[in-house]
Amino acid sequence: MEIWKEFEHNEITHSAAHYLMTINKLIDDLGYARVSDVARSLSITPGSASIMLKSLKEKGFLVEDKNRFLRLSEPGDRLAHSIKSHRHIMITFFRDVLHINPEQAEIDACKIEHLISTETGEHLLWFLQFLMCGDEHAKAFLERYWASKDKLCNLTSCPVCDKAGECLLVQLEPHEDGLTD
Amino acid sequence: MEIWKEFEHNEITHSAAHYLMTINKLIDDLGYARVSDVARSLSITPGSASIMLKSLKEKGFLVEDKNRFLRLSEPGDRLAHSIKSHRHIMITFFRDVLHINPEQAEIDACKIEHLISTETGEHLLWFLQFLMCGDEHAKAFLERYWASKDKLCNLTSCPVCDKAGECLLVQLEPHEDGLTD
DNA sequence: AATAAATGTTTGGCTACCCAAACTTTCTGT
DNA sequence: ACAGAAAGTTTGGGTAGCCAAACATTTATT
Repeated sequence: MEIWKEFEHNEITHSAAHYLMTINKLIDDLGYARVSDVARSLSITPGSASIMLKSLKEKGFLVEDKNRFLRLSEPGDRLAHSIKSHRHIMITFFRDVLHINPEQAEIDACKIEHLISTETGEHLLWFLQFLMCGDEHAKAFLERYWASKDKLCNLTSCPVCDKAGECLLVQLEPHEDGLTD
Repeated sequence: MEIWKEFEHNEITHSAAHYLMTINKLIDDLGYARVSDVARSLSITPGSASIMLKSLKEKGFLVEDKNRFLRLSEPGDRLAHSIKSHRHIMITFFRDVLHINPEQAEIDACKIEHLISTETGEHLLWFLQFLMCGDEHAKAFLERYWASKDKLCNLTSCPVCDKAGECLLVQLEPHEDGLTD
């Protein structure tokens, strides 16, 4: 399978992920979650919710008791938790490290939270932990990065090789005196 | 509009983005791009390609000459270039900074390349530029990060507050002695 | 020029997800 | 108990994108 077709092959769709997360949120906030509560919370019609929730039940992500109260199954809860974690990690990185405006950070994180792999989520978490847990080198790096950010944002030539003109992206290729790992 | 519904509201869909990028690639490689070339290159049927390419023409992202050769319009090319840039930035960050395995880095980058905002793409580029352009603090930070990564990966308690047990994610909340920006 | 091959388009069917509206079931208050 | 409200489901329609297969057109070969 070509890489670009992997886009359709995820553990769960964006929409379904939000159904699951909403059920947990409703149980936290209201104490229960029924079809109509989920529909209201997501601003979709009860008809759409009914169909999607039926399919999520059939897939084993949630269960319904005799009184039509919904709750997540163990796999459903694991999935919802994983996606919430990814969102939290992405928002933190975008907002607190990159200094992207918080609204945009939330939007971008929400779009990709269900798409990034467990591996990428974990590595990002470790990276953030190191960045934010008081290590002197991390502190110094971040301070210097933020301080030089405004200058960097206006760069039209590479700060290392000083070549101008071309797309700034070429600067991501390793330089002789840069870090190549 | 709630944030979660923004997922559907992008400049271009994942599929359409790859049609555009494929046309540029074909013109580079073959010198031209026709409907069937695009279909072959993307491993989809000519029928599907015909329909999608018609809609991309109608949207003004590409043009077709009298001999049915396709090329991107200015807006189409701008979009394709932006998405390729995002992919390049994400792959570089995932692979060369986070040390995610290259295949997974490519898959994840491909899934999100068309979803991240211009703002997020730019900030990530600046971050990478600072990380990779030879600054001493960046070098020291990366070396120390990579060196401590194995230890960090196995953490079950926070290296700052030393609290164990809970989800590691809580460690992303700012600590008293950590960096809070 | 005539046939064969390559190319392009249309049609009907599928999945996913949404809406509106009709319909059914269950709960609630008098 | 029974009417009305609330909750849940079904049906028909729409978008996006894929496939298979039939059909139409264009290009190439003899």
